Amino acid sequence: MTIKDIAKACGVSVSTVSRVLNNRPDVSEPVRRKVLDMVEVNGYIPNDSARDLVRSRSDALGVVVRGSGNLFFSAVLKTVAREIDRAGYTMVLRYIGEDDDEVKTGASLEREKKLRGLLFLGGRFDYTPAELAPIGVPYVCCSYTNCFGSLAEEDYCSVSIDDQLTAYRAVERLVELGHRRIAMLAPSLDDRSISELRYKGACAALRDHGIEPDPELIEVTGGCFDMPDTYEGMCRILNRGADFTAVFAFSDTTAIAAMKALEEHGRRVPEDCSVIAIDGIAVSEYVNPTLTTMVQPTEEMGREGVRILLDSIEKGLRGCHVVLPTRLRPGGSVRPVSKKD
Amino acid sequence: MTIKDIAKACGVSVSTVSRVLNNRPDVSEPVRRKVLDMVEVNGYIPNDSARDLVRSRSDALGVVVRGSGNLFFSAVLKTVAREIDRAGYTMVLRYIGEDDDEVKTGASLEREKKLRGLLFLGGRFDYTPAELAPIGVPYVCCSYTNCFGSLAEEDYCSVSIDDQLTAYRAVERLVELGHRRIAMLAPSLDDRSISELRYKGACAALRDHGIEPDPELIEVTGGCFDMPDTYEGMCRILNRGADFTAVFAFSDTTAIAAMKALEEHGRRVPEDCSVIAIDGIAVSEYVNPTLTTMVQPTEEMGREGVRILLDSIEKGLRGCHVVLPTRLRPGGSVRPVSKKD
DNA sequence: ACGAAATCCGGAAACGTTTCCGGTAACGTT
DNA sequence: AACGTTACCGGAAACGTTTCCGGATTTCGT
Repeated sequence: MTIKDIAKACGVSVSTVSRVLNNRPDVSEPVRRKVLDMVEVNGYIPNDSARDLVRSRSDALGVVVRGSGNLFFSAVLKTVAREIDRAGYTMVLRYIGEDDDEVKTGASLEREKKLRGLLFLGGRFDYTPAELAPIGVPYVCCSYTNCFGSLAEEDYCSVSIDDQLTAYRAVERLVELGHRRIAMLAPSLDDRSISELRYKGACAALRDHGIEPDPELIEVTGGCFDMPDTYEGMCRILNRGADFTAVFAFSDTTAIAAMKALEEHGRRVPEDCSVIAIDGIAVSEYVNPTLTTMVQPTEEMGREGVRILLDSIEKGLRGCHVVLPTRLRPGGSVRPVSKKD
Repeated sequence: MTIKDIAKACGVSVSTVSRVLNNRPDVSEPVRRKVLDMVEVNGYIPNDSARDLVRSRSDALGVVVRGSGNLFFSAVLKTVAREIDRAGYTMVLRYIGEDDDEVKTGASLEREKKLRGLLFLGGRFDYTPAELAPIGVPYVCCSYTNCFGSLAEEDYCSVSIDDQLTAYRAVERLVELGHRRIAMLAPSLDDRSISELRYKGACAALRDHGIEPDPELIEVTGGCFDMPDTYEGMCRILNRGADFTAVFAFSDTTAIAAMKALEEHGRRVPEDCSVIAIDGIAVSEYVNPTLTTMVQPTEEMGREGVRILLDSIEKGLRGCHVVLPTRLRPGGSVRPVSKKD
């Protein structure tokens, strides 16, 4: 069942059928209807590869997900998938490891599959213009915006939260409640990643309230936001007998891991120690105690990411950067510092 | 940069280059090397659409994910993605809602994109041969095998756990520890889904130990395995003052939701009430108390699913059904029934 | 040394579209 | 009545591959 069969069945030419299918203007109403009918009854579906070949482009969008350990990205991915679908594009997905090069992956994917655009989810994305050059299609970085100056604003698009500000607010919240000795579990400190931004924000909040960050209270747990590593990190802080009344974890899942370590060391949350995090994944509303966390707008992030990508493709949008607001979701894991401390 | 350019640069014909690229035997070693070199230095990448067109097939595998609420599927999806990648295929992904028709989605996806195969993740998959007919390529159902007789074994492939047996074991474990009044939170009871299988298994375990399932202890929470609904269900059981010493939840996340309801009603886990579940997702090892659960082999499920699909495509494998073992992961949420009960 | 078989390679058709170009017919304008 | 415009449609090239077919060259057995 090809376009030729439809043409023959309608007694028109192949070009006419093609015109109808792509709703071009110059075809008469009766003919259009007839063709559409034939397509309908025969259940004809155009051959994508043939179209892609002649147009030398496809209708596929590439999504490269990195750091899949984080449940937050799974959530964003779902809305991304839905939006791509809704727009009539196809999604081709690739997960990469923490150490893989997302740009190289993206570029080769793009050339093989003739992708129309690329969406990077949860990557570090600290690349120079030269490294980005091989990518021949629009792309947007979801959940990360480059703040380190290696990229000009107009060179790429992004949708993210203000990681620094969000971390600032989280820590500020603890300080407001009287906490001054706050432990931190950071996947990394200075790799130009989201972690670094959050770390900076956290330190800024401390300093703005006259508290100097104490190295004894900081543990670097490895780049993956994963639970076992964070659990270990929390244990290290506890085992060296550090003095603290609160913990700031860089994600919900790592906060949950930290809480386990705390409880196992006899520190009840929140009675003996408060815990705050960033993410707002579903499960953190159900753990015990429920997690106090800075909620990222999952839905909007996926939707905006796709919207920007499509606008880049279809309307030539460039250098667009959307920063989404976060909000505090109070849970049971935070309380004012107790008198005795 | 097309195959023609490579041919010209090497002073050979287009067909020869094509032969080299598809490593056909009949090309001399020097020529082969020369072509390969040219491909390397020019960074030539063949045009997929052209190849797909002439072969009238692609290298894409479709993955249709349903019931994305369940974190377990997110985990499987990752290994599926990795395996597809490793085998040199491309993955096109579509999430569908709980009420959507996965077979229709799959079939249209297949025809548009000329997919080589389809993998259904977490679907209900209770279809008749007639409904399956539109699918023109091999497919495998991941995480579900049809036990209701509408499909012959040789009509499809699957990889799953023995849901009935796993639920049986979970409940049996509770019974062994003295529990006789066991509440159940079932997404659904009789829709030919995984839930029904687990429900049956649970009931069988009860009856085999001389316990008649008590409707007062059973709540149907809706098909989505989602946390708010399960939380509500647990509350309903609690609010009607039902008498029970343990809860069997059909998934880890729903168990976590149930635990929240229990705690909020002043029932401590596991002191006042044991909780057991099925899944074994990462986070359930970190919640408080850690969840006792029947672990599904995530890794194997993804790997086997893809392997079977590829064997179906490349070697004509048919009617293959792999049933993966589950194992009990003891946690802190279960303990023997206390004397006073 | 001769024919047959094997090896290697080029030509060309084919895959199913889109799109440019040109042609016909109807229509309105002067 | 002649001409320019417009609306509609068909023909054919082009997209970049794969693969069949057949020709040329080499190898081999006798």
